[in-house]
Amino acid sequence: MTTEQAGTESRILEAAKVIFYEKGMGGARMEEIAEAAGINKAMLHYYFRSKEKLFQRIFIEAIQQLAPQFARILQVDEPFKDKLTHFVDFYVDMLLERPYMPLFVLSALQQNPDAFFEELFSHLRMPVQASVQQVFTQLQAMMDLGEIRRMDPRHLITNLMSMLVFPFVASPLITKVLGADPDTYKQFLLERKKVVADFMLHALRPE
Amino acid sequence: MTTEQAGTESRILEAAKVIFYEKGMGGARMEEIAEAAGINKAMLHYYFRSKEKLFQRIFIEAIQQLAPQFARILQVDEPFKDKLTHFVDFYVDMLLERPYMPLFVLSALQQNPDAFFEELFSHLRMPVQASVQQVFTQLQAMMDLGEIRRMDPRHLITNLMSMLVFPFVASPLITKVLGADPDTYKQFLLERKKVVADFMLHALRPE
DNA sequence: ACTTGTTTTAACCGTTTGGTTAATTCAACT
DNA sequence: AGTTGAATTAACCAAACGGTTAAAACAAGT
Repeated sequence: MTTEQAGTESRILEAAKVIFYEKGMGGARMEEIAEAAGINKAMLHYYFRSKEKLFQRIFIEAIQQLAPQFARILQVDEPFKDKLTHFVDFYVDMLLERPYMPLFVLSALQQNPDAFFEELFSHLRMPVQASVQQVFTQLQAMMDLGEIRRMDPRHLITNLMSMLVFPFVASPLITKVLGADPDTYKQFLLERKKVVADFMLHALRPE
Repeated sequence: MTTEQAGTESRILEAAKVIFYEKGMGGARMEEIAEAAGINKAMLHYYFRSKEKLFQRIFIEAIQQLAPQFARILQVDEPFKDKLTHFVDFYVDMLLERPYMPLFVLSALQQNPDAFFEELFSHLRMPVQASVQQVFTQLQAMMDLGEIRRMDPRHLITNLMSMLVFPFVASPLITKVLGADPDTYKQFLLERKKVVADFMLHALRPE
């Protein structure tokens, strides 16, 4: 029933992802995306009605992958140290495969009017907030048991996510400041698995 | 010799800053900037020849203010704890006055071709790299003395800067995840002065 | 062979964009 | 009053933009 060789739609999505990640909603040009996908500009509007629709599609996919899936790792019954290590490993690996995603999402969130995103967020705000609350509760429990030092769980998670995500968001800057080449910097990012886990554990060990 | 009431040039710069910060180079429109500055669109090209020139001007100013001025704080001869506290206080206060600057700079860095920025960076790359090296040396010295735990200084500084800057870069996201309103979030950011300093000190205390 | 519904193309359209031009206003000096 | 050089405006321009249209190509069923 379809001509559609090698998945025109998915080729469009791949091309759009690359260009939107690189230039954002404002900087991306529809014709550029079409060309990168090896098709006509009109085809874009045939598959996705407008630039905004196409952008939304890319954005939703991105934010769903970035939303930390605490849930999975939390379920496993293991010591805090192991949970932390597993989460850090998992998250750094995921970011290494999608290094441009965080900055893309954060830029989009700031550049677009609220109303636009309120709807998109409804898909995952509740689950995310719920799973964050779950993490908070678990952390409180461990503080009560004296396993980790007492501190505001919001700041604890913020510290963790900052140290994990920021080096990806700021990679061009940090690369230049450190005078590193791309390979060295990738190595640096890999090292952060161990570094961040250790740093957290040291910061949280009871006094 | 001039008509120029109340500094047309500076009014343009103010307007351009607001709009570029909000929408980036791609999303900003020259007429929008002109209107925000209360002038004609042609005036923009009279004062700054092109959109790119205007953008560069804003960008340079931003990156110069963001480049952490370790130098000043390092000179003072005081214990590590105090140096850290002073730097964190200083940097958070500065970011609170310019909350949109970091994301603006990081987006610009990724969206623009390298050649464009190589030139801009030449103004401050050397001093920044030098002052970072100075920090590394000081940190090494303190590790040798056993004042702080031994770890890669690059990761140490990355952790510090991540925890400081990321909550500003990700403010729309974190605000939503925490279910906070803008005022609550500003309070949260203020709290980070103490939180980040404490967190660093705990993470770095010798075993 | 004919119909039907989907996929693809080329050409086109109205609007917006960054940028220019030529003429005007203005302030200061002579 | 006239000159000069900078500040300002309105009108304009070509290019780029997102999006549309009408017609063609294609695949599948009958």
